[in-house]
Amino acid sequence: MPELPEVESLRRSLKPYIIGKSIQSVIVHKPKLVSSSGTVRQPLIEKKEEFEKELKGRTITGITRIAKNLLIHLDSGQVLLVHLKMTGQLVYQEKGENKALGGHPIELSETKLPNQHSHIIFELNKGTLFYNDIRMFGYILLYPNEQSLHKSGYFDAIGIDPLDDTFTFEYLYKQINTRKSKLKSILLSQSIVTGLGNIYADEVCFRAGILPNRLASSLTKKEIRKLYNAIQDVIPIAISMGGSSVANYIMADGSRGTYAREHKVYGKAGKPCQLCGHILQKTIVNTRTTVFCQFCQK
DNA sequence: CACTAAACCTGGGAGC
DNA sequence: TGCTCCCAGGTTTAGT
Repeated sequence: MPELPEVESLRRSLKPYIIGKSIQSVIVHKPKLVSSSGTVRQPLIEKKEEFEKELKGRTITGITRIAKNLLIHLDSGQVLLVHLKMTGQLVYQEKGENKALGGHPIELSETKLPNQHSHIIFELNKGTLFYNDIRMFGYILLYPNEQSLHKSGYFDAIGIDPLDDTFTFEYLYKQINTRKSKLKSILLSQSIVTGLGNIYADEVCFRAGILPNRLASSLTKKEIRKLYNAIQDVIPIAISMGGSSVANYIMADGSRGTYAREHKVYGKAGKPCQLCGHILQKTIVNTRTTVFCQFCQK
């Protein structure tokens, strides 16, 4: 689910709640979410019991982000790698609190944590951190140290983060200019630009005035410049608004981001374009639903 | 190498 | 009310 602005907003919102806290105990209800399921991912801790035991007594010293992954650093040097995939949530709650998860009008009894989707629970010296995940695509992997994480190959195919200084126009120009796949494919590919997903790929294309299904190599330098500027504009603004809460995404305190109200095309097929009034079109690019304005985007 | 489809899962909404 | 079908913010893997 969450893209760069959502993961970054979650990171920032978690920070004051969990840094400096010690982990009293960990309960893993779904062992699958902390174990290996692929060839690239090779968490060093496979068993649920080991995962729980290894974390007990550790203190959380920091939380960082690489692409759409969160890294929770521990005083032992160990690193927890969290990927939320489509529906993962990290929510902090203190005793007596009652989070309105996702802001949906749901029964009071259902807002209590843990709920049936709280698959991993970290009991801290003050408060509790819940990992909730409806679809269970996400995971939390424990590595003995940062070096082993980077050596594992997990981040080998990772591109440049839009927030990084090294994300320059020249970089984007070269990446797009030399490829012949569709523009949206390139924006979605984490090995080129990290952090964009289906929402922001469409939003960025609209703001740049470029059709998402254009062949990348057909873009002019001027168009790539527009695209670069759109990425540089949209991402920080989305973060400042806490990201886009479309369905399940919430921050550490259970609150929703408000950037969805700024969306120009995502989720708006069939509605009039805010710029020209023509009806926004829907198509499939890269197996993903894609919304665009056939008049404002060339 | 480039692209597509399927797979991992559950749940909400639309339509009948 | 209930059933079926479609769709969903991500990413990997298998197949063409």
